[in-house]
Amino acid sequence: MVRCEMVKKAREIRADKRRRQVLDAASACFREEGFHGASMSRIAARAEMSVGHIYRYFDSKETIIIALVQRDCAKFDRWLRRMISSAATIETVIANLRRGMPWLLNRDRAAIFLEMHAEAGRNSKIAAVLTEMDHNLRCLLKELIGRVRRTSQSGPEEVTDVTIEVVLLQLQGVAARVTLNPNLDRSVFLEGFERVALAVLAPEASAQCVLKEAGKAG
Amino acid sequence: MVRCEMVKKAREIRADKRRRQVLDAASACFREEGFHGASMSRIAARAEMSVGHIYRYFDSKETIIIALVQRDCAKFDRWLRRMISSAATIETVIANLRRGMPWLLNRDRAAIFLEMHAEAGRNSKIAAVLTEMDHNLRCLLKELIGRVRRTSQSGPEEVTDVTIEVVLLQLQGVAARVTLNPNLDRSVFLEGFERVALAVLAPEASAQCVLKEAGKAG
DNA sequence: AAAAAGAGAATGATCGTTCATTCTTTTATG
DNA sequence: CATAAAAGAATGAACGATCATTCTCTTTTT
Repeated sequence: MVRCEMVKKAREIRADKRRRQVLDAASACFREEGFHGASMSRIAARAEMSVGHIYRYFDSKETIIIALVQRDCAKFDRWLRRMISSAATIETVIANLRRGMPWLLNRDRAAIFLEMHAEAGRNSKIAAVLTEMDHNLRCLLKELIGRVRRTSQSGPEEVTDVTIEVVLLQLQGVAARVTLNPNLDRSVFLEGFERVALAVLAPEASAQCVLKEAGKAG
Repeated sequence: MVRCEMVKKAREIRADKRRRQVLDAASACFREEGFHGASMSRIAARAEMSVGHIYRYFDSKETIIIALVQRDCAKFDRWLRRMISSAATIETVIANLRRGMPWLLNRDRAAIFLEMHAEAGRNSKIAAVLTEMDHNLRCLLKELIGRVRRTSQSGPEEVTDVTIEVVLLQLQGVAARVTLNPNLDRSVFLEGFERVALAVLAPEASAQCVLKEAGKAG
């Protein structure tokens, strides 16, 4: 029966919508109260469905947390890809960074990021999800830095672990910094990032830049 | 009465010891289960005292958390002071960093650090403690960077917010990186730190360094 | 004997999860 | 096309466990 298939599909769509509803509500609750502080009943209330019904879509609270971590990781992955996918020159990377900065500096994002990583320290399933994302990030960055260096004929061909680690430290430190210093001017972060990007992507230009700054006051 | 005074003092010492007992136990529990995951009964068991007795020394669970955050902040402050207090040259700073790195890379430390910052996003009292520490850190770093730059006659006199923010991003990113990538070689972190320290403390030397690396492969 | 230290059961709230039940939609049958 | 039966969606009360906190009681010290 054709009709049967259509109904099945419609059901799946609705189920997906329901799942998303739960995840959105959970995300808001977790942001306000943390993974363990938030309760299923409050999540249910926010998702506008009954407690028991959530268990049709998720086996447990932990399953919700993991699904949410995966979704957020995917978002971060997409963000980084947008930042670098079509970038071949340093200027493009910095311009992209300028546009993408608000998302990275978002306080809610930072809060859940910290929660995720804190939980990863004690839940190996969550750690596994994050570790996989970390691997993807490293690959993406390696590819980008190599590409930009090649096209701009600047810096060594081989991108070392140290270089990538420095960039990642910078990216992931943001969450803690934003939480600690929420009223710090965004342009400070942006300039810091530009400086690091320059140092990594175009060592010569960066060298001249710091030298100039040094000469200015020394 | 002289005796009375002595007894009073002895009592205080014992009370302090008790308090420390609770904090140590709480620290271990929080590390394993998070602030909200850990229970008073398990903390009490670990501290080897009854649940009710803990409430003689702390008003509530939140008070314990705050005291612990303060203690950890003080530890971090001492660590940074040890790193930089007597350092006047770049070489000393890097040597200190090499010695101090294991403490910074400690997984348990990183886990509680993340927990603290995640909690700060929803508990303003904890946020206040961390913000104060942040301010101290910034002052310390500003003083250090200025001092080293002066003695080595390298880099601009004025230490900008951007420079400090870059260093702090690096320092605080470590917690997330260690959690995500626990089996990464420590030397990678150390080298990354050295690179950033060089770039911040001795722009000229750093510039030559990157240029050399660039020349090697380009 | 007075005071402080310590223990642990009691309290009421809340937790994650399950369960019996009721609506609502789909399918099969006349 | 209408309607009975089956399936799916949704509810919220009930469960046992555990939570942070308090209270009463005993032991130890002064």
